[in-house]
Amino acid sequence: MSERKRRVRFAPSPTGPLHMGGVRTALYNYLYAKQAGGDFIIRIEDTDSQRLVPGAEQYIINSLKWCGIYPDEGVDAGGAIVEVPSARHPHAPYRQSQRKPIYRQYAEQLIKNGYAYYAFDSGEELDAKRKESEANKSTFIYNYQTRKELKNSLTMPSEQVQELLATTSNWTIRFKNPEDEIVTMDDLIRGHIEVNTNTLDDKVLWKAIDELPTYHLANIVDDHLMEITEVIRGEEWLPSLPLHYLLYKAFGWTNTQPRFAHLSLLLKPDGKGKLSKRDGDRLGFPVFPLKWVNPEGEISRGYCEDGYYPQAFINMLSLLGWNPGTEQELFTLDELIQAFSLDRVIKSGAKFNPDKAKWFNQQYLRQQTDTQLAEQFIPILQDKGIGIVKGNTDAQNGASSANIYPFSYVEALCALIKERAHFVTDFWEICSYFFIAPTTYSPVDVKKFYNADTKAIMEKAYARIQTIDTSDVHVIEEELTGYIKENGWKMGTVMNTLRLFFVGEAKGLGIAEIIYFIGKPEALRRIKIALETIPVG
RNA sequence: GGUCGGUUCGUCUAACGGUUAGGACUCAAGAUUUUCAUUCUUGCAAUAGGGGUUCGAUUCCCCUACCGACUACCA
Repeated sequence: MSERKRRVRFAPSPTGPLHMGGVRTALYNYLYAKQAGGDFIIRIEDTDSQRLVPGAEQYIINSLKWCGIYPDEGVDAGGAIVEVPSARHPHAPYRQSQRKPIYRQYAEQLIKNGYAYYAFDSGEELDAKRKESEANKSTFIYNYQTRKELKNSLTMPSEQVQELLATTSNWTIRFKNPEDEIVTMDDLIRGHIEVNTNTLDDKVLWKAIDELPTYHLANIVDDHLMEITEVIRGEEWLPSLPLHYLLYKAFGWTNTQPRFAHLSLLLKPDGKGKLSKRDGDRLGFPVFPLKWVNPEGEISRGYCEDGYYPQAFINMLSLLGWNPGTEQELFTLDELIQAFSLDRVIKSGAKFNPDKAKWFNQQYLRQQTDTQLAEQFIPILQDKGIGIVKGNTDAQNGASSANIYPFSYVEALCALIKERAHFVTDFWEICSYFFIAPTTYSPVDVKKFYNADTKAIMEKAYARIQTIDTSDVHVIEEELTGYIKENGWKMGTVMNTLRLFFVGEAKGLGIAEIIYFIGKPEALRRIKIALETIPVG
């Protein structure tokens, strides 16, 4: 069976947006499949009709697409779950709610062979049992001991069972757990695990409430039918692994049973417990790949909208619980496919670090070309009312009263500012003064740099700048520093006063660069306005 | 409570049973700089505790502590 083609699946439940932990699970599955030349399958586990959230299924597919994770099977070219079998998608439908007859048939097979039974206990009755046990400081387990005293097809006459099945709908199918057996399991990440069946519940396989299978039944049947070779899923499934082993055995599928790998959880950055949407809201970072608006209209931010590159997001996620064994930290998707190994997946939970996520994005931002950055920046500029014209006309000295700039101006600017940003969404904050003049001046910096002395210097500088050739940054640089030195002024004071005039505060790029970009007329205009409006303290 | 899993710098992590326990993020200091940022250099900082096994345990075993998951007709 080791000769079988590797087939793994990502099987989300459409009960809400895909969490970044879910993206990591999908990613590891994808990397594993692609490295082995196998298939990565999407299956929608929507057997909980009560918790189904409209739009969640499409959101999950869109999120994976944004991450660059494309399934081989289960989703068609248009990004929809496949419902009708075809050569490429032989196991359709890939939505469990549409596979109900299949599960029903297998559930009945289990009953026929004595591995499952009908149970008629109501939820209230079972709750009462659990409360009672709790009061006695013991745990109620629906198993070989207690099922003798409960209402089910093992304890009731078969005529009564048939009658109840025919006349009521309030029945479930439960797995009949064996008595006092040791289930020995092997996990690809955690190694050997043993559990005694006496600690296990007779889990419900078929629900009365919506007449659908539970996860356990549907999952095992589908993994078998879809010829899944490895199940890579979250740690929350580890406690049900014995049941799943027992189910494979009951069906007689142990020779093709998939191997299991249980991934640790993603933990919140501070404190304890698993990462939740609340942590993101509280600490100011997204937990979802894309923006999500829930049915109540509540909006959750996404990595995409926050300005993350999908490659950076994926790269960051890949290293949260896995490492290549080398000191390499930056990986393309293809490199991850090459390097990935289940052997090097970490057993313990990983606390998410938002700072490191930003760092990853910064690394990817620096890899972008100036042209790419300009293209990414332009929508933001347009949003701010800045017009962009394609082409290279009059690239420098481009500030115009109409607020229209050539593409080459933005491109050249990106080259200068990209070292200062983690996100393209930071750009406007960093360089808005290249497009619009300051309207206010930082009081702190005014106090620090603007007085009668510097006012006099600025008036002289105004005249001098008029004479400088501003078509070359180096010329501006030399002229300016030379002028300051020959007058015996302090470099920092003069430069920062100019910066205050040009930017509105004492920060920003080099003065020569600012003058070069905004152009001589605009530079002079800003000096003049500042001299006229800032009161001398 | 029970079952299962986990535990190396603040965080992510590396280390055939033999290393001054390494790297990255964060933070701090210094250098560079006309400011800010960048860059460079340096620094701070860890094997949960206790028993074994061994010439020698971060590494193997046991116990304790702590953390987490599960304990639904949810996945």
